[in-house]
Amino acid sequence: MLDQKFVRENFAEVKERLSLRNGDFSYLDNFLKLDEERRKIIVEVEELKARKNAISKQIGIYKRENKDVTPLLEEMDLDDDRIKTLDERLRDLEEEIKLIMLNTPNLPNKNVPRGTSSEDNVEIRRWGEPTKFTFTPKPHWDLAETLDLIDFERAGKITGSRFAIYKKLGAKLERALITFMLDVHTQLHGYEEQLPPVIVNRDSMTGTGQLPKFEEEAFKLYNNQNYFLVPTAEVPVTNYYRNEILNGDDLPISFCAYTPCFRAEAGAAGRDTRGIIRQHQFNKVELVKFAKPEESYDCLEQLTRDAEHILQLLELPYRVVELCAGDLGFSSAKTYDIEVWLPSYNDYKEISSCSNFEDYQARRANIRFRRAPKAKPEFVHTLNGSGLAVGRTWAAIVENYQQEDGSILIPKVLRPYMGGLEYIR
RNA sequence: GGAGGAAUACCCAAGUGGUUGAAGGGAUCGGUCUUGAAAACCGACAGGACGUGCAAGCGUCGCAAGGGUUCGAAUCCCUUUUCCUCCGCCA
Repeated sequence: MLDQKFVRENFAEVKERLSLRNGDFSYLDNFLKLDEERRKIIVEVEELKARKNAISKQIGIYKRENKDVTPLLEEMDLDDDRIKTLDERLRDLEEEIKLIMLNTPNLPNKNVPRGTSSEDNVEIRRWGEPTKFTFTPKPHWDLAETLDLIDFERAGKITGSRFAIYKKLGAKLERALITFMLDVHTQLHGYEEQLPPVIVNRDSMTGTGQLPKFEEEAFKLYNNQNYFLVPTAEVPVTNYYRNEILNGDDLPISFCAYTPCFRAEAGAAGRDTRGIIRQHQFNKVELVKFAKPEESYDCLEQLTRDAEHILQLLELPYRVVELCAGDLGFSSAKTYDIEVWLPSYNDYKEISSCSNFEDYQARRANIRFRRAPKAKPEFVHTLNGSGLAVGRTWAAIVENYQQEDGSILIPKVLRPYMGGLEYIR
């Protein structure tokens, strides 16, 4: 959420920066009007309440002294209706303003490249070279079928499309990747591990920005409309500190968490229909940081490096791109996507998205910190990134490490997690 | 799921309608004393949001959350949440 005061006082700048995103923000003009009325009403109603409080206090004193209070009571009656009317109007105004604010995305950071689509994203760096083959490589869905690593058909029977059953060494590889990623982040990068609920409530979904605007993207529980399946561990882990004031000395705080992730993929019909690239349920290890404002952009660099490190250890070629303003997620001020080389796409494919939300989520979720014991609380900056999307990593390994005989060479760092196995065949 | 009980500051805790605009203790911070520390003593210590003002300040709200009753609510009523005890069920 943007700071109301900031929007009011820097209205032109806010609109200009928002306009870098795709979308129509003319509705914001209404905010100014509502906000002005709101403040006018506050002035009036608070004055009435102050008077009322004073009279009530007088009544208390009169009663103790056994004086007649009827004149005071009469004076009060007039105020009462007016207060009620104003309070109701105020509540409506505040609700309306809140709705506007909750539906307004974050301001892109000033240094974010301009652009309207992923075409305008800027490549920052590459690591490794796209894998070369002396034979025609197969897509992971073919390899998975031949090696009996995934059963898509029965998953369709059991649940529906865009679900998969990992089998045998396929299941073990997925499990190995999860453990490997968590081990690297906790042991090498200083993240604290969490294993959070995969069902969260409406307030949590609102805190990180999934609601109210993107409700159709989320899986909702049928018997409790207040509960949602997590689309990412970002939601439970960021909301860990909702409505809390942290000690500034403890920042930055770094958490990592594995969860399955659930996405409706409402607008994605026909996209990535083969394989495990786009599923309704997938596994992900997420990195989350809470930082002081002045250090959050350093934290974003570090978090991105931490995610990249996984690919380096797995020796998978990738590149890092910075998203242009038009391609930024709703809550993000700046985002790096990490894209792994995927032979079946003959292209780089997103495997991690690392973002600095600045104080946007913190204001929604009311997460603050104090620099010193008595200091005024300030909003923290929140960051997160995939470290990494496990299913896509699985696909990248299977495709990039495939051998001419159809077997999969297991990356060295994963072998301890695979019982020393060298090949899947 | 059923029956009870509870929720006040960092912690313990008083408080059942009108100087409680929240007692007391502990912890913490500052000071006196001391070579230093402890103890003792003195002082500070209910947050935060919003509004208003150049500012000092003032005002509104605030005792789990949200409503309500009342001139006035921590105190009465309703709803919700969380925790505890017992019973049932269950991995």
